[in-house]
Amino acid sequence: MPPNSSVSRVLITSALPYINGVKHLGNLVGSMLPADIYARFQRARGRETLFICATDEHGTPAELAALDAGQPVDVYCREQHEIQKNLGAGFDLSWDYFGRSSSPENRQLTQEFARDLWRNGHLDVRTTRQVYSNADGRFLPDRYVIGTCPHCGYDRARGDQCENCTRVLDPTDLINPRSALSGSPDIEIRDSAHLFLKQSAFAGRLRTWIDSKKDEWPQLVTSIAYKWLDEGLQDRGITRDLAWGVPVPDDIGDGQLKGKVFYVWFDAPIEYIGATWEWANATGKGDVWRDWWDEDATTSYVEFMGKDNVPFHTVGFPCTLLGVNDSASRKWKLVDRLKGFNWVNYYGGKFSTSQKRGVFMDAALEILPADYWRYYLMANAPESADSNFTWEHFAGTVNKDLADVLGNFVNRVTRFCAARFDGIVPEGGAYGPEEAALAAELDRRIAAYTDYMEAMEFRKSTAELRAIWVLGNEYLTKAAPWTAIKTDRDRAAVSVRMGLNLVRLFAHLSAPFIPSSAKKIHGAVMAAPDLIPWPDQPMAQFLDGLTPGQPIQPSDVLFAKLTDEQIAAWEQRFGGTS
RNA sequence: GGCAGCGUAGCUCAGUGGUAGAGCAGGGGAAUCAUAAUCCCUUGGUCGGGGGUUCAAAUCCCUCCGCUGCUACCA
Repeated sequence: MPPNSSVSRVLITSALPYINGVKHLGNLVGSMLPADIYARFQRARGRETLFICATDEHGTPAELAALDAGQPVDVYCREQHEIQKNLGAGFDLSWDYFGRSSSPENRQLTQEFARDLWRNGHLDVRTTRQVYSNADGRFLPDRYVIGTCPHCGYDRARGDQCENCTRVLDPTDLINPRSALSGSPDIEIRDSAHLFLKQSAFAGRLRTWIDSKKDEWPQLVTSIAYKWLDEGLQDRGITRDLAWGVPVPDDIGDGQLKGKVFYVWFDAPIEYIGATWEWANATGKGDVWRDWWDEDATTSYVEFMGKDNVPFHTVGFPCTLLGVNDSASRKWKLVDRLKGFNWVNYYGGKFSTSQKRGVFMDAALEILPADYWRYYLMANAPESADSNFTWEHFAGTVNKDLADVLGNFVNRVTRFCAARFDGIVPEGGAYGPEEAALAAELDRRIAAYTDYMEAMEFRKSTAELRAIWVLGNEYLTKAAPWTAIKTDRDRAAVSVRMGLNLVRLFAHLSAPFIPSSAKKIHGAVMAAPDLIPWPDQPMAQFLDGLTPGQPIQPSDVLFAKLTDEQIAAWEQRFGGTS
């Protein structure tokens, strides 16, 4: 459902990529990339848009990765943040701000939110039993304890679940338990006090809220949210025994929480707000950033994420905000529209960092420009089910859609114009019935395309976009200016002029998906504006946009075709086997 | 074990009660402006199996099978 007409601003957040290393294509397509495409679309439509992302930097894996790298954790995170920021830029992700969950802004907000929750009676202190490893000198999350599964005998079962028989476990169930870090069996159970968010008390309010969204959100999202509600919301620990994180303030919990930090899933979503504040501080916006998060503002707030993140965004974070809002003078906005994605698999299996299996953002950019990936990934986005990456499928899509249908269209029109009309937009003749029919068909298709984009249906959007490109080839084949020019120069001039206007149109319509190529395409017929707007006038008018007599700059090949040799080499390099 | 999603043409996927669809791949034709690129026509399916409801089922109900994920301290 599109935002209603009273909505003037769009706030977009992408799930925060975890700090621990370069992200793979599945991470990209599940959150950051669709968020970018939607942000570009909304900007092109003229809506005031704020697109926020950040690195999620706290938690056990960050500490362990830093340990592994032999770096202090803050130094490690600073370096990894820069790496991810640069890769985002390489993929043309148009963040208004790319923040850090370890920022001072987020620390302050997280502590304030916790104080409000404490004051409003939504937190309490409970003693839990945690595994402590003497050899590692730290508490271990359940899954960092390994041992023999009491059910199936698998000797490397994790403390939360046995990967072999899939049974849910408790670390104390394991036979011969040991630390997954050091392998040491010198572990013990210690009591540890932690803050709990009393989520159970929010079940009714959450269900009412989800009910109000269920017709609008993807079924993937609501079914996950309902599952949590139906099973009964449990109170959730929001602190951890770690060194790296937002410290629990002394005035919460009567001093029982000294030295503890907030759980990463408590502070990470707050960083959506924190990064907005970082953005304001970095760009001299003052306090206006707070308006973006007002509950009653005419702002549409849209979140993008992979399905693993859905419970935290439909239950955890909303609980935090509802609980804070109980005493807030300005109430915080909950998400209006939530787009969740499934996984992308690599030749039927998972992407794996440790096994160097699959394609990661840095390697992807080494071998091809961002637009190749952006288009392919969104055209095959895992919207209704997990999708599967293969090099053959990737190359087939790029070669057919981008090179043959779009790239070749731009090339054939501009080169014919250069060869037969001296590289200037031809004068003479007038649009007739064929051109009117084309404009009418384009009006229909662009309306459908626009609706799909508003609805964040990305596969359908790219299919419609492709169908629009095909209309260009159909028209040109029917009009056949290479034949007409032998007998009727004006008729040829009309169809070439139309072809060039179509080139400009395709740049406008393609820009959210392939921004860099769209600029090139636009530049072939007319200098491109910084922000290429979404066409909102009737096509009969838009397709008269180029001035006869103006020069064009025929493009070079826009999309090089991928060869069998390249595909074979990439399969070998990235471990792709069927 | 429980829960969720998925199962439709060779491949990737639309389609949620009313004559089974698209793109790619395959086959035939047209055209020669273009990256041998395009355009037109076309061959492919008892919609995972079985049972039921209905005038009518890919669609609703029951059951079974298969794949994937989640199962609250990984994020």
